Amino acid sequence: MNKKTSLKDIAQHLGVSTALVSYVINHKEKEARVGPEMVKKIRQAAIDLNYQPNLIAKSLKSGRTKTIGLIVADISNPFFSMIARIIEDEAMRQGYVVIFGSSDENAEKSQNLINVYLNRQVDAFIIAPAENTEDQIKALQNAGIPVVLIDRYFPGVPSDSVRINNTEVSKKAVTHLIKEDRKHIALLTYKTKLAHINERTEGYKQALKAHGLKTGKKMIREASYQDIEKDVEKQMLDLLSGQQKVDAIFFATNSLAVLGLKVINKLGIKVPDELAIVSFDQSDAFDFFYAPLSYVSQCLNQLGKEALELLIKRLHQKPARQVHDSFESVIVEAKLVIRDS
Amino acid sequence: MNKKTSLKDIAQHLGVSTALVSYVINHKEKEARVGPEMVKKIRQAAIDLNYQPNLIAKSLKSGRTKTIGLIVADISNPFFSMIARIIEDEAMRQGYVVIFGSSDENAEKSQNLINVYLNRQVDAFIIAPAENTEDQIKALQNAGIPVVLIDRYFPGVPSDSVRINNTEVSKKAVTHLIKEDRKHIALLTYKTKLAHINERTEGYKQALKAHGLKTGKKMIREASYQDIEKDVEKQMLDLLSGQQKVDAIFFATNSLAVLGLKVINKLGIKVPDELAIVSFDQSDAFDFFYAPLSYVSQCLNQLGKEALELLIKRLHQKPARQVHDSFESVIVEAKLVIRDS
DNA sequence: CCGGGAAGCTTAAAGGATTAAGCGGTACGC
DNA sequence: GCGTACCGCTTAATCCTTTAAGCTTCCCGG
Repeated sequence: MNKKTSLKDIAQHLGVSTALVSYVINHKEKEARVGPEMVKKIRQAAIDLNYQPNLIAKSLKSGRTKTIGLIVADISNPFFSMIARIIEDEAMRQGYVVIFGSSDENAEKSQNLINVYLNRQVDAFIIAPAENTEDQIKALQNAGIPVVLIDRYFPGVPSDSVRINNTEVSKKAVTHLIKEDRKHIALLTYKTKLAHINERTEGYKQALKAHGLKTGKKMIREASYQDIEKDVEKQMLDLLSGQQKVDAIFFATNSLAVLGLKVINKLGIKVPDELAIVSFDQSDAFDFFYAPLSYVSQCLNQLGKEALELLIKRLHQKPARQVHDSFESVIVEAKLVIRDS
Repeated sequence: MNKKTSLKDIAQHLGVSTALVSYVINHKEKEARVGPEMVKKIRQAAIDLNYQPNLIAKSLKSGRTKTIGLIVADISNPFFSMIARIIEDEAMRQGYVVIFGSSDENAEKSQNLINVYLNRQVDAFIIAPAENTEDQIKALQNAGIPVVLIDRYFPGVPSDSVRINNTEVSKKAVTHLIKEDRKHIALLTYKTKLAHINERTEGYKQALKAHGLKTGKKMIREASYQDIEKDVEKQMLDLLSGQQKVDAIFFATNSLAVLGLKVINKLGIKVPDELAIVSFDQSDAFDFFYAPLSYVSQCLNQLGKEALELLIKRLHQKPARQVHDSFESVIVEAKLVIRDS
């Protein structure tokens, strides 16, 4: 009903100029040399009239919206929604608000989201970039807009990023399988150019190599994002058809593991007797598999917090940020959780 | 580097007034009687200079931000993140952007989020309200801000809402258990005043009553939100301690089911031989329990879409909205999925 | 030949906040 | 006695867009 009270209302109410009120509200009474009793009057009037600054107007003036754009592959994926949760909480605490969108691993959608958010003048981005979005990231950087990549990164594009030690922890996971006397370890991963996924393959290879095992081409299976369900089924059936011996599988993500497990169940294969399993990431499902799955645990909490922290740091130093070549990579250590599988 | 081009830039570039440019950009050349070749020139200049309207300034003028505030209990809960996903997609399509926050079932946090979002002038809210937030909803309504409640609602507060037929589908679920010859059916639910949860209890009771079974007080267990893990464990242990016979459990939410199942596993109770189980909501975990769980499936997709649709409807009719008593409740039918448990 | 209207544009205010610059007036130093 | 300094406040421009109102010019009908 009664519209919000503005600076002007306070000013009129007291018979002073809006400038004065603005100074007081923004705690600049010192710099602006406002008289002490005037400060009191204005403070009181602000309370009496229940003044709430109009952030839109503030944004128009300052060019900053205190809004962060979050772009992930799919916000409904628990992996990302956990991260989103943390980021939102932390951002809120810092006076920022988060708008989010899902790229579906699609460069075009990603660009679209970026455009919309840019139009809305978000101050900064946190992005889990999809394949082939290097240019989008570069463009943001060139425009001087802080971006922190999370979970993923592009080796060829220097940037701020927060991620985990994919290669090392994958190596550790596969080494664990080897120590359990598995000699025929397969890998199910995505067909992708994304480095964080390929590093997992790299870790897998390193582990095998270190123990003198061969990495058969047929043991590395890649499913493509589109039509993932069918492709996983196809790859798994082919892998387990008996053409080659397979006594362990390392899944590169939880989604792949969940789909893969369904196939394993359908085939009636016994875990861990016939087949040992380690997956990346967590899932409620892993706990209830008859042999609780061993997995690589990422501390999403820390991942989100570090990302926001780094971003805030950039936002604070942004004015002084001509130095283009001092990006920061925060590596959060993931750990292997060993259970029955 | 080169800042964005504004209306003014285009105007100067062509040597005309900004008003003219504004009319053309907003397709009001008819009303404003702008000459046809001028329209062309302006259109071309807008393209040449890559003009993107400043939404902040627009918002300041119009008072509308094309932003929707989404408040749920916990965005990292797959139930809500799925809904968030749908809402964001649909909102984007309609030119809206979504900012989100988690209330943690806490009225104070909820109020806090609402305040922040109000301050940012969101045009409307979609809220899965926490307990004791009736007044917050009422206040928004009184302020003339469209609100659609989702998943939950307050029987005492007339409002727009999108939800499911909790009572009926719960009754159906429990009836299913009864038909499977279970006579000692327990319920694990939350200790809460929230109607959507209590309706599930109501459905449970109705089913028992309809089949002449008693509803023992000890068979209805309530866990409280705070320290939920311990409380579920306590309730479950007490329930299954043997003091009363229990041959089936109906879980009122997936979170409760996941926690409950862990206890059941720890006790080594066999499902469905010793204990039949039906849960509300879906979870990856249910698929991998050795006896895939029967559950009540809510179509989150539809829930989200209907909510946004209703909201958009309100936004369009908002000006004419003095009629305070014509709220709409959309009930999405949930269905029972029967499997092995 | 003049009044009226329309065509085609400009002016200016509004929306709310920020902030450099300015303006009297008093006080102080030299 | 004059220049300077500071105090306490106001003015006005700015951010960008929207839109009612106004201003020319021209044409047409009476």
